[in-house]
Amino acid sequence: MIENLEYDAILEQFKRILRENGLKYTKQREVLIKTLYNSDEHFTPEKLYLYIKEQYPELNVGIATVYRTLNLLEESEMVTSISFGTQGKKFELATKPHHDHMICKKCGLIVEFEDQIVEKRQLGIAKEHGFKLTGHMMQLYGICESCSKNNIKGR
Amino acid sequence: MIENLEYDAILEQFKRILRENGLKYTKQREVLIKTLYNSDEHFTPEKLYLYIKEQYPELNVGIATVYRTLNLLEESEMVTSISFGTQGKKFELATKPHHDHMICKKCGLIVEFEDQIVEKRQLGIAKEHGFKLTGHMMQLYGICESCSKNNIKGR
DNA sequence: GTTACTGCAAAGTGTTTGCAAATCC
DNA sequence: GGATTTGCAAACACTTTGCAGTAAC
Repeated sequence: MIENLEYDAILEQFKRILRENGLKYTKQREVLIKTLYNSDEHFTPEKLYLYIKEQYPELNVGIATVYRTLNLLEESEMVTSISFGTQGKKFELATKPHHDHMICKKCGLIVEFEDQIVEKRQLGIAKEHGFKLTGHMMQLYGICESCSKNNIKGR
Repeated sequence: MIENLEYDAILEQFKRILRENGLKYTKQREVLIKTLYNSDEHFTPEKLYLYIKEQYPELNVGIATVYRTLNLLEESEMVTSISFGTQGKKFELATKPHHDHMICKKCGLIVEFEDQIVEKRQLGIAKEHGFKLTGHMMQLYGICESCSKNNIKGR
């Protein structure tokens, strides 16, 4: 299944895919995959573009390259994308362990969690429907402990 | 003619929301919610527009109206939307019984499911983090059986 | 009669593509 | 040196908005 590969291993895999397809290993591609690896964020293409532009100004990266690289990586199954509501598409490395979010509707607190029972069950559900599972998104909504206690009026 | 109480109830709710907000009940809005009710499909705005145009040519409906009505309905929580890949947003009536979605990343197929093990576990997870659960959303992403078989590279 | 709604077209978004110059192998 | 990749800008696809006429209340 999904292993948590070290960065070097991820990079090697990336280089291998490029080599096998007669593609080239460029600074832009290196920086993009490194950024995805080093961050826990789910990046939109726009955000990723702005971040790389700021961190590596000498590269003078273009947003078209970010889109092209993300699409390339997604086709190679090295990144996955998911959509959060209206916020558009977000990308993350396929090799990272997945986590879900629990969101407090009063104060906006976000708690990350990972649950083996749910993860396992998802595989079962997918199998029952003939799907090959590549990812998932689960968000729980509720009221956090703090907000429950101090029944403060929220937004 | 067979009476359909459920539809009448949905329509009443819709009319009530309109009334409460000083909005009007138009033929276009009527036809749109009726179409969503009568179909099991998840409609993209485009598809919904084409369908209504074909079924009710005398209305000469515009796509802007479809978008505006869907947004209105979503704000009123009468429809929900899910988005995936590059294929845009899909809408369905919110009054359908609770279910989650499994989405094929290649062809956009949406399969609905409901799973008691996951539902129960969610309550447990919330409790472990001191949350009082009020709702959730879960989407599984993968490759459907049909797309796995025809593993042809292409758009 | 007043107000909201509609279709149309134009304007916004976000994403992709064509091209000449730059970079990698 | 030859091929791919890049940034740029233009093109594209999807969604929203401004407007003047129309329909609902």
